[in-house]
Amino acid sequence: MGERRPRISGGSDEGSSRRWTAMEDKTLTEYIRINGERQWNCLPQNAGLKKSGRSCRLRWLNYLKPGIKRGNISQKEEDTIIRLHKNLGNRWSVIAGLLPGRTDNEIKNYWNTKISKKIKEDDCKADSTTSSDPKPSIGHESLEVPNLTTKQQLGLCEVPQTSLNESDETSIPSPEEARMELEDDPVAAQPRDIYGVVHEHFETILSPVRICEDKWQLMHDDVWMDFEIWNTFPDQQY
DNA sequence: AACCTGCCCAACCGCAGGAAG
DNA sequence: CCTTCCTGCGGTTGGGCAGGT
Repeated sequence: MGERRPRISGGSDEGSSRRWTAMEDKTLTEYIRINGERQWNCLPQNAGLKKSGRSCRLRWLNYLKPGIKRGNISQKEEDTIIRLHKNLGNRWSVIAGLLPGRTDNEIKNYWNTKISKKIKEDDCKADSTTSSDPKPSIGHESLEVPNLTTKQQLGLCEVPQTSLNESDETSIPSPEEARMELEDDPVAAQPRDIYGVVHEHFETILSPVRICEDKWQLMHDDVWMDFEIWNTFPDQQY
C-alpha cells in the first residue's frame, strides 16, 4: 500500500460525535490560545464543545498543538525509537519526549503497526536458531523494567515501597545500598540509572540526572559514559 | 463496479498518581 | 489522614482508506 492521504475532519464526518470536525478544532485552538492549557474538564463547557475534557486534551496534544510533526517518521527516528524501546519498554511518553514534535500516541501507533511487525518477523527467523527473550535489554544484558510511572522513572517522585517489593530484582535500593552495589558491581547497577536519563530534550536531560544523583549518589562517570543510552544519540555531546 | 480484507491511526477507556480542600 | 477532582499514561477499539479479487 502506498502513502495514505491525511484525514481531514469535517465534510462527511460532520455528523460524527467521535471524529473532530474542522470547526471543533478551530474552537479548541482558539480557546486554548486565549486561556492556555489548563482546566481541561471545564474546557468543553466553557468553549461550547460537545466533547469530554480528556478528549479535548488529547486532540490538542496529539494533533493541534503547534510544533507537532505528522507522519513520515524517518529512518533515523525509527532507529531512535527502537533503541529507546529496547531500553525503556512501552514508555511511550518518555520516548516521545526525546523525539521533538512526535507524540506518544503517534509513536505507539507506529510501533504497534510497523516496528513490532518487523520485530516479529525477525523473531520468527531467529527462532530457528535460538529462543528469544522479549524483555528490553541493554547490550547483552537483560533489563527488567519495573512498572513505575514516568515521574518515578525520572526520580521526580517517591516510589511506594509496596510496588518495589513486588519483585526483589526490580526494587530500588536505598542510597547506601545503591552505593554499595555500585562498588561491588557497577554493571549490575546500570539498568536503574536509565530512569534519570529520559526527559524532554537535552537542555533538560541533566536535570533528572542531578535529582537522581542527589537521591542515590551513584551517578558515577564511568557508569554513565558506558551506558548504551548515550549511544542512542551519537551526535549529542555530553 | 462492487465487494472484501487488511492496515492505519484518531480517539476512547481504565487506571494510577498528584494536588487541593 | 481522607476524599474528590484533575491530569497523564498505556492499552485497545472502531472507522475509513487502499489494494486485491
